[in-house]
Amino acid sequence: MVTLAEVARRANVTGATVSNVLRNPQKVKPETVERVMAAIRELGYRPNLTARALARGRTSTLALLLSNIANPFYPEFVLAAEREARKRGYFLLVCNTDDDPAITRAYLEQIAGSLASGVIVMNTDLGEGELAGIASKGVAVVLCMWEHVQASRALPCVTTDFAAAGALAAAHLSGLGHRKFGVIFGGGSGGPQTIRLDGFAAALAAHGHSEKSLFIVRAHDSIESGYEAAAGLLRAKPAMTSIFATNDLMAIGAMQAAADLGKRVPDDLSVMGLTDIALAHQFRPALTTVRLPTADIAARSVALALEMVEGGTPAQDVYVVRAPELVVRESTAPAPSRQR
Amino acid sequence: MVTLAEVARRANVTGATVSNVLRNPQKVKPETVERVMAAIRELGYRPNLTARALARGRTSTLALLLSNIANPFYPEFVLAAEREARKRGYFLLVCNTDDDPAITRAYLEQIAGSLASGVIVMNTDLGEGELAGIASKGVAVVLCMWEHVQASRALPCVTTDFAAAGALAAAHLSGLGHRKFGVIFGGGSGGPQTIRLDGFAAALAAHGHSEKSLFIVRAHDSIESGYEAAAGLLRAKPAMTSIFATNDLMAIGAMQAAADLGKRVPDDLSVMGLTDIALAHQFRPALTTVRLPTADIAARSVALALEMVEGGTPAQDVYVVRAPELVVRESTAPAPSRQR
DNA sequence: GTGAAAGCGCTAACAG
DNA sequence: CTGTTAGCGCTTTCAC
Repeated sequence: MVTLAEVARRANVTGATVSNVLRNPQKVKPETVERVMAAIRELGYRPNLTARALARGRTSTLALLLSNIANPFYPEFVLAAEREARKRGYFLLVCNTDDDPAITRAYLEQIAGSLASGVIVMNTDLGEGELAGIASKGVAVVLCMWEHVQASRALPCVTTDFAAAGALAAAHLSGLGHRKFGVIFGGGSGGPQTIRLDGFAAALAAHGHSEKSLFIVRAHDSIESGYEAAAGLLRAKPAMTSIFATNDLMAIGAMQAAADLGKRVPDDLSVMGLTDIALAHQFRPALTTVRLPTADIAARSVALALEMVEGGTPAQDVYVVRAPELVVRESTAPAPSRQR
Repeated sequence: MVTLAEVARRANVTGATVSNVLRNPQKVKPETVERVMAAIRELGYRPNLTARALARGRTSTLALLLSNIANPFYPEFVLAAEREARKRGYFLLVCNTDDDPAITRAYLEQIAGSLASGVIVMNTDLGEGELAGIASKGVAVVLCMWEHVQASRALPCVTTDFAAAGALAAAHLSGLGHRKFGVIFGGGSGGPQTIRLDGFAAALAAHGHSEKSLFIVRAHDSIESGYEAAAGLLRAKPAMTSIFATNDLMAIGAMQAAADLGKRVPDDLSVMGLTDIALAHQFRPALTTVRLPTADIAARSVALALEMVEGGTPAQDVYVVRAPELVVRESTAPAPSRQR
């Protein structure tokens, strides 16, 4: 391995100068810069990031804590996060917690303040208090996509307007003439997707629908769970003409349940999701959904974490990234006219 | 940040002893171990992995180079790889190369031998020669899922039997009575999926089918590309009764193309994929495919990389992980009897 | 503008 | 068994 010292020797300067050439070239005489650069090139020198990290007291990696990368939402997020990190010269450590608080803690303890100088926490069963404890050890911690905005937030949070997303779904379904709304209400670790549901329900009320037109079932974020929930819903309320799932995976499961029960989507039943993961447009019928600005949130989270790492203090507690938007595809249609 | 030295002071020993307690407790008197452990607990000491890495000349991270984590194959791989790494006390850096050799090189240069002590390379436009150059700098490089087994491999490679996978598909389709075989032949960076195709074609020949019963179109690994390829194929050869895609994503695209062209799957057309990603069973009709031992390969790759990092020399050049297996689902059926 | 020197926190011989 | 002593490769004042 070629070290700084070897480069220095070859360029007839000391390590300090080489270091300066690499970091503050303007502080070094152009001639010297040239000579050092030449030595670097000739020797094929690459700075050792570990040594640099130790000396500067700060690594060039960021950790991303998520429950399980096999959930198709995360890869989309990770892709965007990694690009932003790379653009800024940082690397991304992907940490699956499997929704296990013990794993989460282990990761946090090992990584925080030693391997990664910043951590983006996407959801977890850990309380904010515990996370704040980690943050107080000098790691930049940013919460991401948290649904439960609390009054006095200890940690900065990057998220989007989940209530507006729910409201968009409600407006669309209501506008199509639906009168009965099945809701598959999901959630994983990090808690239930309450805000999406509240936004949906509130918008429905604003459109003049009574609470009685809503039929809510609980599920968790997977196709299978959405399938079960929808099947139960459709059996219990065969007159249902629309289903809104607080998550695309569950919506896809709902479409499959409808098919298996002989209901055509969207002719007999409209189905909507929320998030707009890639699957939403890949499935047939393509899913009408509310798109969350996933990539923007990812980039913003990384950017915020890095600002904090590099000494900044977050200007706000909560960063709300761009509004969600309705994406109409094939799974929703006007409510079927009543049979007489 | 609590350091080793502080723990040492508190336990009335020197840093070396604390270090030993952490690494070779059997070399330290039980009493002292106790005392040190107590100090560690009281102080909430966590070893600084960066400092440790610098001192040992080896980090506790592994890098995984892949083209794009949004391709649904990768998250499944990453999940398994991360678990294996974590089990062994290592962390996983996920590096998207976006199929860009420049990004790949940049990652390799920055990471290899400084940030990560091992690199798993999943596919790339870089030649083995270039990778071997990196490896010679003291990083453990393992190739993973490479299809092109070369005689004199410079780097160890973990893979599976792709030819057998293709053969399994051929046997299944042939066994169902099909006589015309459309093949969507894919590939991304890392080259075309030649071996899968060869295995398929050879098995077909062995089952007595002439070369003329094969209709091959080229595509790349995505639903969209599979759709286009299948649409072209079905328009050119309307009598086609089966399609084998060398990759599940393309197979899914093929099923969608069939539907759009009014062909029922599997009644009119049987479609098969290869890999068995999660989407294969999530789609309807569920895709018949050949399952690759993805998780095993991931775990084995990580294990091999770590053995090398920890000083071992790979015993073999190529590690072939468990045989692929046929997974029959809903997208294949006996060939429709000929109309007269 | 450049060099000398003192670490960053930990590991690894080697002594004792 | 435990302590001493050098570093690992780089950054960073502070002199010159």
